[in-house]
Amino acid sequence: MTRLANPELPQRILREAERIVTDSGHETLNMRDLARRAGVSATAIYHYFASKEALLLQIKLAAAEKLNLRIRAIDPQLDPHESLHQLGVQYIEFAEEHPNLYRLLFETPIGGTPLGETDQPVLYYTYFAARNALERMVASKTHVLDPRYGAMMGWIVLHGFSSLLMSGALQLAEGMDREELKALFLRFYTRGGMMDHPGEGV
Amino acid sequence: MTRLANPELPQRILREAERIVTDSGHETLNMRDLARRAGVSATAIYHYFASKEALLLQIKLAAAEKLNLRIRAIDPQLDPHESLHQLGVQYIEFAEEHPNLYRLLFETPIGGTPLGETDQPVLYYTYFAARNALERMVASKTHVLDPRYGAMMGWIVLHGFSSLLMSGALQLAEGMDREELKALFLRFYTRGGMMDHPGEGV
DNA sequence: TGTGTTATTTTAACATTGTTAATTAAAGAT
DNA sequence: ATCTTTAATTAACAATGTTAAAATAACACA
Repeated sequence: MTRLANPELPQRILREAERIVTDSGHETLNMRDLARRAGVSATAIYHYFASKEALLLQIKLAAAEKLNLRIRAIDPQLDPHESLHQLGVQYIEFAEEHPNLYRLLFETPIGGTPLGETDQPVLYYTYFAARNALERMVASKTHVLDPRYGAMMGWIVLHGFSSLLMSGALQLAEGMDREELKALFLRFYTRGGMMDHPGEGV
Repeated sequence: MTRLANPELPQRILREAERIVTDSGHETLNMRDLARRAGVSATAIYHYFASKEALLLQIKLAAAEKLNLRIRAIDPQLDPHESLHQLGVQYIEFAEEHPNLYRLLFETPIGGTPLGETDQPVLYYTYFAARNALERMVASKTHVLDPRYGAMMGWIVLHGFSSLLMSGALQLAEGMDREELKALFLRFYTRGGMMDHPGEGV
């Protein structure tokens, strides 16, 4: 009943683990169940992954790539302002579609703070994309603030919204449905204002 | 070697549990260790708390009260704009001082989404306080947007910053130290602008 | 004061889970 | 065909949340 040496075993394990985490959250992942799904004994996993945490780190990195892919797919022809808008749309849609991956990415200490020193950039792609768009705006004189500042605030705002939306807090506080909230937020995000915009009632 | 019936046992358990969670995060809390600290056997805890999750929910509620207390302590004589500023300062300071409590509050599904239907308001105090300040501003014609909208965005921004700051992401992305980041953010927060504020370079 | 009742706490025990050790089976080289 | 290395398995351990059964303490009241 023993099985042949299988060069894609690690990939199959990783794929199944991703499915579990995506569907029901990293806290539900357990080695025995994962092993069963991969058609292998629990301890076999340790031949390819040092620990459960190491496995989760891989999933985290893959999740980051998944988000980055969406952001990279934004039409580079778009003018910077529109790029920024799309960035927000894609970011939020990712969080909405994969809340469990999003939580793993930005709301768990897995893999360090928030990733080992080795591979920081994957997690900051959104930030760098925003910064790039803002730099283009500065170049064309349609923006005058430090792009690093703007990009940081953009990310803060996107993350804050995604995180609170997922937690259900915003719905409960406002009694609005998800789509209303999203529309409201996106208006705020693209316009970059929280309080002092006289004459633009909502 | 048995001990006397102790009417404050549940409080002592809760207090110790709070200490553990505050110091090292909810994921490190375990019943046997907690019991040892409370000077009692592990199963005794179940006489007062239905489960570990129920215990964590209590801690979550207490943490919410702790944050709310800070916000309630803001001088009510302050003009609304200054109130809003103080709100931000207090919120962020709470998150900085008690990152583990903050995570428990807003980044875990413990106790529902994010709390059982019974006791929502405790978690939204910040939101309501912001809304109140904005309502006062509307009344005095210094603000024209829907206060619900502004309050929501204010909370989003505060949470986004707190959460990313705690995760270390902002430092890594910007290479700034914590205090610089805080100052930068607070300027953004009080002014309510992300991108389009010509003439206010940073 | 003694005794039955209830509330509190303890000790045993179980199931689940991450992980290590020891062992077996398979693949590949010579 | 045998030796070596790689891959996988079974057994087992330790930690943890929790339940069940037993013991003990507090208390009411005859």
